[in-house]
Amino acid sequence: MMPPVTIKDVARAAGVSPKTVSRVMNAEAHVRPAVRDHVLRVVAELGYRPNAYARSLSSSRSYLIGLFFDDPASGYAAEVQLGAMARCRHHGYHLVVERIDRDGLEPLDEVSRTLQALQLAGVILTPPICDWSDLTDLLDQRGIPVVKLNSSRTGSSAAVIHIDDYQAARDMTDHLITLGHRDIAFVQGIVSHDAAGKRLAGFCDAMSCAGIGIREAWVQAGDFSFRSGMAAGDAILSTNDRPSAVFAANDEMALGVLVSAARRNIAVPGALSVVGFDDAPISRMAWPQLTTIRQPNALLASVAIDILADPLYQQVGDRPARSIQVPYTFIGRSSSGPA
Amino acid sequence: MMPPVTIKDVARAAGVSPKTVSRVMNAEAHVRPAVRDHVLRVVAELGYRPNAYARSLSSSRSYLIGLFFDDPASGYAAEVQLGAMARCRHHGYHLVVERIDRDGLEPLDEVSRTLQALQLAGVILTPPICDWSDLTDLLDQRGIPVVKLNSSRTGSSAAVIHIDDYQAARDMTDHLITLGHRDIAFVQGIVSHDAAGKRLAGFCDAMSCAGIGIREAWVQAGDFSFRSGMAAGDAILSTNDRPSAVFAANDEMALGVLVSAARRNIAVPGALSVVGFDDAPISRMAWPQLTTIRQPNALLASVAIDILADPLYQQVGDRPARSIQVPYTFIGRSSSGPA
DNA sequence: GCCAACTCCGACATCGATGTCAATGCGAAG
DNA sequence: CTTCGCATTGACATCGATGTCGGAGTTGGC
Repeated sequence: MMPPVTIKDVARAAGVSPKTVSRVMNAEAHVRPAVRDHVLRVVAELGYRPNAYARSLSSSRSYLIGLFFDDPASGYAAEVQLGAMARCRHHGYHLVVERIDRDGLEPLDEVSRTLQALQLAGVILTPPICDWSDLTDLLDQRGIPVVKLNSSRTGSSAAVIHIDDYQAARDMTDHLITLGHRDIAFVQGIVSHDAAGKRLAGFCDAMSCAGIGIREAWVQAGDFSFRSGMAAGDAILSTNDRPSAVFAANDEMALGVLVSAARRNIAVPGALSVVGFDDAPISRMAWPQLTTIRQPNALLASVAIDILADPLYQQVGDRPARSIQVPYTFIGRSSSGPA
Repeated sequence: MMPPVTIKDVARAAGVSPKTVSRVMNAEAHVRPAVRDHVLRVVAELGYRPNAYARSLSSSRSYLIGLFFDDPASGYAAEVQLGAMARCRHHGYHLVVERIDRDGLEPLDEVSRTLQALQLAGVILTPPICDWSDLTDLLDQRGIPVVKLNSSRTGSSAAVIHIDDYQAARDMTDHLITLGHRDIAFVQGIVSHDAAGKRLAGFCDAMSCAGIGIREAWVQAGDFSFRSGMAAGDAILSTNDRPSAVFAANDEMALGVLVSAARRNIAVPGALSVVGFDDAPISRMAWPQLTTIRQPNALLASVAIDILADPLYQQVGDRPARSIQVPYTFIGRSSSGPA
């Protein structure tokens, strides 16, 4: 229970002024290398770490980055968190996780209060709330740097980081077509999500490019949840006139289709190929394991942190509306096979 | 981009001193009801929210609670987070999530720095790191209130919140026995975890109480991961002389067993019953859905927050070594059936 | 040899709240 | 009517850092 080491302690021990220690800690120019090294040595010796509150108070910067979710229970959220945390540590930031329940009681007020209390250095928005304009407007108005993940809609001054959902969906569809499938069903995500729309478009275009028609009954609505995937599977697989492959817009729904097939004793991939999207952890816990598209969520998140932690980016007005695309990977596993 | 409302603004607008506003905000005694009401009205009008940094700096209290994980990617972590966040909001706290990688580079140093920088009001520890004594010692030494989830090992001054893992495992085993199973295998978790040990003990005792012997080859090691569950399943199910039921110490491993069975075309629950523990989201995404024990993780977490946010609990030395048990629920689904 | 410009460093004010303590006012007790 | 005690309030210092600014020492160009 020793009292924490303050900047004064370091200054005294090093024989310099607190301000100089501050300069060293912030890697400012105009400090002689000899002094810098000496101070750094003392800092290490004493295990000094600047108090984030004092720092924030005086500099009106913040060392906290907000990670806002709608549904923190998905595997997606966990991946994003992991990537963000690792990178935060690297930059000396910390992650504050908040759930934004759009249907809750005055969610914007809650956000507003959080912002005022914490003065976050930046905020990472994940789907679906990254496309909620009331929220992004609020953030903009407060001048808080924002990075949106998995959405390519720029709109506000936020940066966006995403994969090429359209092309990835085309690749996946082509994979099925190459395997000989022509009767392919698609389970949509929430189409108002930017990524979901692109995945659907990719599927449609791949089909038309191959000269294959799309049966309307085989394009089922879904909301990215397991349940909706199962419902879609039930709708698609209930008649004898069924497709030979199903492409679900994410892995959880693909799992739902898998279960729906299992109930009907439809062998996968023998009688039906099922593919997903995301490479969520559960895609490997299914039987058979899912063919899917690996979306490097942790990477997306760490890039987001890099952007937010960049002092240049924190300057008001000075925010180029960046749009960053990171590569995806096709992961072939055993849930897809020849038609 | 308006400048934030400060306590001075409120004071000026209400015609009182900042200190009085502070008193109102902190619900201190000795403020006339009329003044209190008036100030509160002004606060609401201006949408004032005290700056957490300034508050923390001057009071050397903190409005941040740390949530420390080893593996934030599990469904378990997500549930805990959700419960903790909801309750934090209620108390006006915020959650800082940190990953503690025990095998990383100087993890304790990292924690140390975080503590010094953020002066957390309290920390929630989840398995497995809640049983890492180097970490709890560090926290103790710093005088930071700690609550451990899902561990009943008190040891330090931390409070512990958990379900009765032992009894729950007995219940589950009895469920299988009642169904007529006598050849029951068990897949262990990491036995050094408190809960894992209790679950094993519960299984063993239920078996002996029923007068059933335990075959050593049918008690397989595992580490709570899907892979280890699959490996255990392979070991247990590879011969013809196999059990009629498998009880895995968590749902992920149960899923592994399920996949192992599916590969061998062993029908579940027809030829083999498989049960899990935790009621993780994935337990419903399997086919068949898992019979399991519901562990109310979100509830555990919110109780933890209640404890940490309690001003009384934050006083040094004044920490009764509380141990709180919350109820669990047996969830019968379709993965278990008569022998 | 002089002045400008620049480097390096510290004194001091400041961020927005709370802790301390003293001043005020009021009612009750003597 | 005085006095004591308590409820109520505000002035001021303080938390631990950084922003501002100015001073001392160095360099360099003419």
